Amino acid sequence: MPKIDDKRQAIFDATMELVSEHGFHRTSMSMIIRESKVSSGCIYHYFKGKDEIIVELYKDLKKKAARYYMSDFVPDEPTRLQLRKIVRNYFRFTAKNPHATAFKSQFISSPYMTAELEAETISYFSAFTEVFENAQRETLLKDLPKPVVGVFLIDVSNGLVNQASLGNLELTDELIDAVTECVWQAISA
Amino acid sequence: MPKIDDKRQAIFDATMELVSEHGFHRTSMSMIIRESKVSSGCIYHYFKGKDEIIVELYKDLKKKAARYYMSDFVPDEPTRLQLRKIVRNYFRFTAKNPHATAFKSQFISSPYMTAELEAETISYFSAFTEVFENAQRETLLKDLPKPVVGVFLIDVSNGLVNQASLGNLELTDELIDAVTECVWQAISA
Amino acid sequence: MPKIDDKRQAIFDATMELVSEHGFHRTSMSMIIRESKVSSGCIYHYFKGKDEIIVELYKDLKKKAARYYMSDFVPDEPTRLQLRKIVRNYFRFTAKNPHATAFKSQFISSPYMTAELEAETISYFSAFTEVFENAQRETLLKDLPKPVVGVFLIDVSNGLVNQASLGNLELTDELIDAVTECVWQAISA
Amino acid sequence: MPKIDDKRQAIFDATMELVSEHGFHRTSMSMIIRESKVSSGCIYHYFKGKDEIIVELYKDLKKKAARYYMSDFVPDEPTRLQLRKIVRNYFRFTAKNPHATAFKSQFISSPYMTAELEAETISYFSAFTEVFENAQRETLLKDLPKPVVGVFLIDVSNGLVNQASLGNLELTDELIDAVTECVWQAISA
DNA sequence: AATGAATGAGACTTCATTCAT
DNA sequence: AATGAATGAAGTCTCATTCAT
Repeated sequence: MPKIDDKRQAIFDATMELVSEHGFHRTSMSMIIRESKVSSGCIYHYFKGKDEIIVELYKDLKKKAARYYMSDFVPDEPTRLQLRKIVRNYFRFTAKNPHATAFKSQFISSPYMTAELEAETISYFSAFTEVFENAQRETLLKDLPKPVVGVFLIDVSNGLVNQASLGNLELTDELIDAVTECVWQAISA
Repeated sequence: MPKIDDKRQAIFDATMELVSEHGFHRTSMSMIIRESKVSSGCIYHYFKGKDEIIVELYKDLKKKAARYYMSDFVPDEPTRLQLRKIVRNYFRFTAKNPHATAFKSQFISSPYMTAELEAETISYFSAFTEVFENAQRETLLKDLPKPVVGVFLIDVSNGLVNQASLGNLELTDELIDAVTECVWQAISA
Repeated sequence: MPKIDDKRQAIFDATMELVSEHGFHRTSMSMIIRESKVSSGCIYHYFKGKDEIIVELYKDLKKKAARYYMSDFVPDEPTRLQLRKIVRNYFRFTAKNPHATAFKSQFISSPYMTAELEAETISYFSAFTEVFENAQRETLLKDLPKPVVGVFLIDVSNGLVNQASLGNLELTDELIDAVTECVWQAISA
Repeated sequence: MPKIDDKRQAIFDATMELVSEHGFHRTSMSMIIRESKVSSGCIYHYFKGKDEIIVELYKDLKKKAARYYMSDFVPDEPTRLQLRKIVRNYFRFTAKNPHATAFKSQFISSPYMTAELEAETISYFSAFTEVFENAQRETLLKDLPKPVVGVFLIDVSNGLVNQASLGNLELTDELIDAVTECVWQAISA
């Protein structure tokens, strides 16, 4: 991997960790600069400014997440199984990446999140979306608006990680599986 | 209502609206001052600083919410009914107060949220908590850690409002009832 | 003593102590108000503003000091003895009133000190001045400009108290007497 | 002299002049910024804040003074001569640098002055200290605590400059020599 | 005389960003 | 590409003082 990507990644890593710990407000460029070891002049070669770092980081995390969710996807499997795998992967990924999750859950509820951005990131999940459409066609899922299903996946898992980071919850594999089951009951027909 | 509470409330209203629209970062004291029509010097008679405004506003919203959730509570009713009412009230309140919800969902996923604060605000919900404990004793609810049940209420409803404010969803009463039903299936035994 | 003077004195006491501990900068009206227990509105009945408090306090301290220096003055004593008494009283007063001294030494080296003010305060010391003039006439003192003699009294004793308050020196009666002797040698013919 | 020292010096010069004229209170950062022609952001690259500027300036002046006092020091000369030179140099330096002196005398009687700082600055005067110790061993000086000797030098000379700046005194070379002689009589055995 | 909430100018400092090197 | 000193607008907050009660 060439140097250019190393720096991009260093900036992303620093930002993710800092925002996760201090929030968007209280995460300053100078903190990102210090943490990522990229000089203040240089950081502007990679990104137009602070907002661009944050938005690009969000997209990057989404892309990586999408890849992970589909990692054990088998095209010809029954939709039901495909769906369960995705749900389980979603919860696992979230639980295993608390900094990323903290960043994402702040991002989602912030004004950085726009309808256009949502539209763009949803395109990373095309395979994913297809499975859901199959599921709805096969009436495996309740007839709910798609964003509602998203909420049951995204916000529930983010909320779980928030609770874990507050020390209210231990995120064992068993718990993840139990919650996966609850969500499945919530959305399945 | 005396003048002193008017100012506190004006500050709260301005902050809630501004944070809901612009996020914590990008909501400056000067914006709050302009919007609330409380002078810059005076605002510091009411609150020690920006952080205190935000934290106190969160607590205030929580208190008002708690009152609302229990508004149609009937002591001798079956737990099952009590519970359904609370869940429905939760979703209704969230849906009817989008600024408050946007503020709260940003707050929850931000570093303002701490374990101590959570402990403090949970005390506003003591009646509420009792119903849940009854429900668990009567095995109306799955045997899940309490914070998980909280996530299904809080984060799902917040997420729904986020989606609505992005224009992806219309929060009709029917939809609220449908989601209430989904959540009920997720958490009920 | 009527109430009006109680408040004036409370304001003076608070100011003297606060300035002595925190300096002019860092001694705010709100600190004086808190410490003196005189309300913010009321304090402006007694003094036009912060500067007036400080200048009037300086004059007040000077008056009290002058009274003390002359406390054991005996008109017909030889000038030499009169002079020694004054010098000794000066050092004693300074040593026994460290807050007042800290205030005065800050005041003297600050821009609050003006030539007009000096002229005004010197008038409190007329008896005092007369002794010095006698002393010079009788050639008990070196032929030095009067302000130089003042420096040997005022600045040396202030400096001593500064050193004591820094913990570099213990101001025993013996030391005071020894320094009095040194000063006497410096200025006597 | 590289640029970096130019700015530091410009900040020091502006601060010294402004404090000397307006006192610590009433010397604002914006005045220092205006006078030194260093931008508001930049000044914080050189110093952590206002207090650091003031304390560092004091140390800087002390270092320069120490160098000056020892400028005509001759190792093998009799202690008596060495001492007279130092005393004379002290008075000359003070008299020739009224802004520095005004700054220093405000600093010394302010709460900026601490025992730790005194300990640090005294180390600049090690050669100086040695001469005094020799003098005491050779009984050229009275057996006084060292800080008392310091007071006769420092506070007397500062006081003289204060009087001069109030217009009460003209600091001619003759007067400086006369006062040097008085101080010598005060402290010599 | 007395109160203390209210004022708004101005304090110190941090910020995202630029630019000469 | 890279550096980090420099910028100045904007940030939060404190200040001395006023004024309605």
